[in-house]
Amino acid sequence: MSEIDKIDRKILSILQGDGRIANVELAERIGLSPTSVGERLKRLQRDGFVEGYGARLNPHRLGLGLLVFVEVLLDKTTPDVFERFAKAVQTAPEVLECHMVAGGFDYLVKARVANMTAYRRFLGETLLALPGVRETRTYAVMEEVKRDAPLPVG
Amino acid sequence: MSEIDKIDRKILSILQGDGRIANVELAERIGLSPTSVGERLKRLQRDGFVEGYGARLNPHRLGLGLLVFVEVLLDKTTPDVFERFAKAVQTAPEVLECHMVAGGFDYLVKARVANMTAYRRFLGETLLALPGVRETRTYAVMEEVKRDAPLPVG
DNA sequence: GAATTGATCCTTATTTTCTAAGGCAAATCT
DNA sequence: AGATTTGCCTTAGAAAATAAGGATCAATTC
Repeated sequence: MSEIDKIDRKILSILQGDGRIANVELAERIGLSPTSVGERLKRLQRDGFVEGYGARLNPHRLGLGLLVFVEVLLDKTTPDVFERFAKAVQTAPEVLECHMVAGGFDYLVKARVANMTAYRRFLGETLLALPGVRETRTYAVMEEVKRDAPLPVG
Repeated sequence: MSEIDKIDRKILSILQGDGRIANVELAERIGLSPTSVGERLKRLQRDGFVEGYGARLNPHRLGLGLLVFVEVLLDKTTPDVFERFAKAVQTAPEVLECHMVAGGFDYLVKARVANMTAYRRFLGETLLALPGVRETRTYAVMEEVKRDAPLPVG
């Protein structure tokens, strides 16, 4: 059900870099017929290797010039703080990622906003407004050295 | 040259969620002819709003079960430490993101590896092997609460 | 005020691509 | 050994992308 050979990996690798490549061209690059490659791709999607496709947008071009990471510590007094926090994070459009981590704090939040003013508002009205948030530490990104690199599949 | 109206935003929003949608269907959803939408999209690409397209792969399905964030502090004794670190990070396939931040440390690294064993190797052979790395703090992700949310364009 | 320019959208026709059907051969299972 | 499955192929019909040409409207120019 979920064997994955070298050809599959090559398909995934190419598709990760160019999700809109024509199946015909993909097949040429792989060295198989378009039908075969199409069947493989269908299987890779069915088996959950490919979750979808998306356009890569330029955040700066869209007025989202500030990237921040926020470490969040919660009050672990009530049992449902974690659930409530997780739920609230889902609905906040500024939050691109949120992970529960093991270590010195509880959650690491990655968010994009227009500027510092917008971040202040987000911090005050969204993050700190949540019940159970005890402490936050903000790290503003000065330079994006490596951004959204492809997964190492090949 | 770079005005962006409501229709453009809708195009970007849909395309961010489904990068492989047929232009015909996209046009239907927008309420314009396929040609018009195609022209708009071409412009959005030319003006740098769309940087490309990519398949979204499932990291766990590909054997990359462990997500880690690493805070890195550098020795700021020699002037080229930053450049060398930045360069080395580019070539490491495990590193998905790397940002220079303002605050308690210098770089925040996001990496994906198979498991803790693989992480130990990565830490020792890649990160700590770099000259100028004074200290690292590792945070292993226990739960991915929100993963790669779309940018808020609409 | 009239004409021109430019932007946005449309329809149509051609080319390209996708998809489904059917068949062949090698590997695997009974 | 025979049957089944798997992976690949070719081919043909359906669907989509692309390019050309033209209409409309707003803003600008003369």
